[in-house]
Amino acid sequence: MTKSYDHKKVESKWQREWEKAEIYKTPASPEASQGKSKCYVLDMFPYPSGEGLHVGHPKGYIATDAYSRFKKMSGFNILHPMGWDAFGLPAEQYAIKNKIQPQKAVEKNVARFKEQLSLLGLNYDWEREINTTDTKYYKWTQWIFLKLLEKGLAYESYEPINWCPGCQTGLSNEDLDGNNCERCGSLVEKKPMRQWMLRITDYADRLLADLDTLNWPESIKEAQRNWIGRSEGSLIRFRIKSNRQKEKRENDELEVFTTRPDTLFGSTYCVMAPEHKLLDEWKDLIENWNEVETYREEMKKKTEIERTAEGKEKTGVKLLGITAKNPANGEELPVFIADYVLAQYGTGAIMAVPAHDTRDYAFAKKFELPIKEVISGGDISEEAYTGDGELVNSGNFSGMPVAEAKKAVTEFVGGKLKTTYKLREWVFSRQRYWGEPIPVIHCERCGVVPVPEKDLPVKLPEVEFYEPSGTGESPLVNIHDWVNVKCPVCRGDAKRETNTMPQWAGSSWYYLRYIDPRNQDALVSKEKEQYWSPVDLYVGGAEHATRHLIYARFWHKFLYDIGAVNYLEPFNRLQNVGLIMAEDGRKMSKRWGNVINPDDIVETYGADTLRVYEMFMGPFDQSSAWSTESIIGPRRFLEKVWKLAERAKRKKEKEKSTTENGKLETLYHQTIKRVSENIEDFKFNTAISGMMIFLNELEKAEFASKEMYEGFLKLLTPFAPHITEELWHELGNDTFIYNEPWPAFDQTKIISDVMSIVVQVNGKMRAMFEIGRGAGEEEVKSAALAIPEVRKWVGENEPKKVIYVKEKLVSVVL
RNA sequence: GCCGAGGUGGCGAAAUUGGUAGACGCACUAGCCUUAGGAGCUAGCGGGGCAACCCAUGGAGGUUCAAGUCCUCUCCUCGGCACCA
Repeated sequence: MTKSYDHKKVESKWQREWEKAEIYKTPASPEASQGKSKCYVLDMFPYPSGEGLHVGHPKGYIATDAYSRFKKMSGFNILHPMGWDAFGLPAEQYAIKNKIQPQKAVEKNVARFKEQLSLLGLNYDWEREINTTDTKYYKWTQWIFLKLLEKGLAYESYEPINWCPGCQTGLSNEDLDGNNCERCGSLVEKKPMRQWMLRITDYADRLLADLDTLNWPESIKEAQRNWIGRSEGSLIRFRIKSNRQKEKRENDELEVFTTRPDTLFGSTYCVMAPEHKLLDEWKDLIENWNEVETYREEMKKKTEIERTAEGKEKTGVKLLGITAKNPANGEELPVFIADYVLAQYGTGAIMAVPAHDTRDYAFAKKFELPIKEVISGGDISEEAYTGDGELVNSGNFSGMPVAEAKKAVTEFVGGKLKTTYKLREWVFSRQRYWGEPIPVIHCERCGVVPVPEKDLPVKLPEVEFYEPSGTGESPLVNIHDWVNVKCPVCRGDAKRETNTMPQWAGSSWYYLRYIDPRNQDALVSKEKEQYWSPVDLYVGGAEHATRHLIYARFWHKFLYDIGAVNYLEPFNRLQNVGLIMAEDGRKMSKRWGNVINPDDIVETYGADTLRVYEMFMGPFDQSSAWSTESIIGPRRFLEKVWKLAERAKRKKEKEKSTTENGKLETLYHQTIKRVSENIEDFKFNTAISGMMIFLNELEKAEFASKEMYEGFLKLLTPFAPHITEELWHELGNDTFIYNEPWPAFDQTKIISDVMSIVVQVNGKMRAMFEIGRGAGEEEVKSAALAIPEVRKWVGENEPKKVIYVKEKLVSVVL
């Protein structure tokens, strides 16, 4: 083998061979699994954009490829599929811009993506490819919706929702970035309109609690906890007293939510959100109704952003003519409306405790309301004290610690303990063309009628114009022969629902479809689900923390509840992939002209080099900047691998018996251990550096046992499958290296027979020496003290103390 | 404001979890080789110092024979949530 490393030849050759031999085919069914354990490795499937891949995209795919190759060789049955998340606005906008049908655009982009991915030699089983826009796929997305509807978890609502004027559609809370549309950046408006909603909040407690069972990055779990926003508090009722109509309105009450019932004695006023429903009922009781109305109108006009900016000067209006009676001490408190209280959270009303809440404090200062200390420990003349302490000025409760008082005070006033969440219901309809039709029919007589299961899928009609209607309705309203149907119940005239599902629908269950991709009789067959579920390893971007990853968990739990799946959580382990930035440190984007195309890198350096480089760049979950300059390192590494194959082939026998050989063998076994553990832990950068160290030693050693070299090729093959396959065959093997067992390390050989002992004098490293492994403590200590370097520091003095750390170090204290 | 992840050479980063700080790689310097460029090979490469040595993991203290790692305080960067009672 005198030829030099020609990556193009090697890579295209083996990609052809692998395809021919179908080595990446998933074992067909559980019966074929031969009792082996399974490992389901999943990438977050991409949205096939028109721009193609840049070098950042494949990073996660390379990692799952390497990981699944490692698991396969370690004896697992692997499921490692790929597909396309192709519904949604970007595809639609691309289609509008390029004047082609969305379905055509998707086909074209998918073909391009696949072509680019295939250059990398990934071990996907393409027979299981799925596409969310495929009618055979979205039939089941619609089926899940019908189940949600059946169980009362999908419902119509007319509440004001977030409307993006740019995208011309309603959005869910999760689709917002602050008060802007996450996609286009437009400031969203509140718009009352008919919407389909999903009751995700019914699952809030389970979504929160089960996070603890997951092997996910702490940051993602924490982001979900924040998003769900659980807080425990109490509901407390304040009796309303009015100057007018005393007799008639005795039962008026204001219920507030508070997490600090212990501070009830310090409440000096109450505040209601301007949108609070009771206000209209109290119209007759409120003496300054005009003023109140004016304030409410003003608030309606303001955007969310203006209203919720923190640190904003507090505004509000006192309701004249009514008071609220503090149930703890009978004090009559003024009631305000103010926009710092949010209608959607809690009960939309609060008891204000200015002494112990910073917002109430600011409001009380401005409106010159009394500030009454009821928790000791702060200085309320300066600022609100929100910390822990003991109750004061609280009747019989004075002296009680805060934690205990929460429950006691609540009970005392007949309140209820209550848990609230920040999570809001999922706004599930979009007024756009390119999404799954919501499978519902509106009948004048029967109301909302679900499309019968047997009529699924409700196919998206082909249309000429799919631009948004501009009226807030989906463009589908104009497709009369699609919209007008007979009611499945009464056979009368009826209309189809024209809203479509959000982009997130298809991706909320796709991991199940890969298990049983062509099943037309069920979402997924029981036995297959039993074998392959749940996903063992899921890899993707952290940007999905509070969108896709919450929705998918919600749907999965629902599917569990209706008996469709066997596991409580869909993704056992999650790994975040860190972004690859451009060389200029910005995000890679056409806009900045800093995009690196993987095709070019593969052409110049080869797929294996690209793969090794991306895994070597740094910690996997960390973002780092691309550097074409640095890619030469991995390329040199592979060339060295290539070069040394020749030697391994030539020298069939071990040139034996030197201690050098023993050292190399020790390193070899250490390397197997290290690489195996590092791949399992997703520490690919150190796995590769470990292989580089071994290769450097192998080169220096001037001999190489074929066995050791072949073992090394196996360690490398998850990262560089083409070159290792070539060399594996070059050495006379005729199997695929992918089907070979992963090398095992020998624990006894990991430990070399000499120990390297470090000697410290007064905490500073002064010398190092080697001594046989058998040496005992005293032997090592005296050997250490005999070293001239050490004696120089110790001198004539008798050491105060000599510490021996087994097999590691001697520390001499003077 | 609350929560989370971080801060180590010119650069990307390692550090067996308290035990040689900077492995591995890039860049750089010198030499060899080459008609030359490139590639390759050899050596060097945190700072100071001729050297012996000294200093150095954002900063300040502390615990310890020994601290990048543990504790207290503090500064900065990135990410999530945020008038959520």
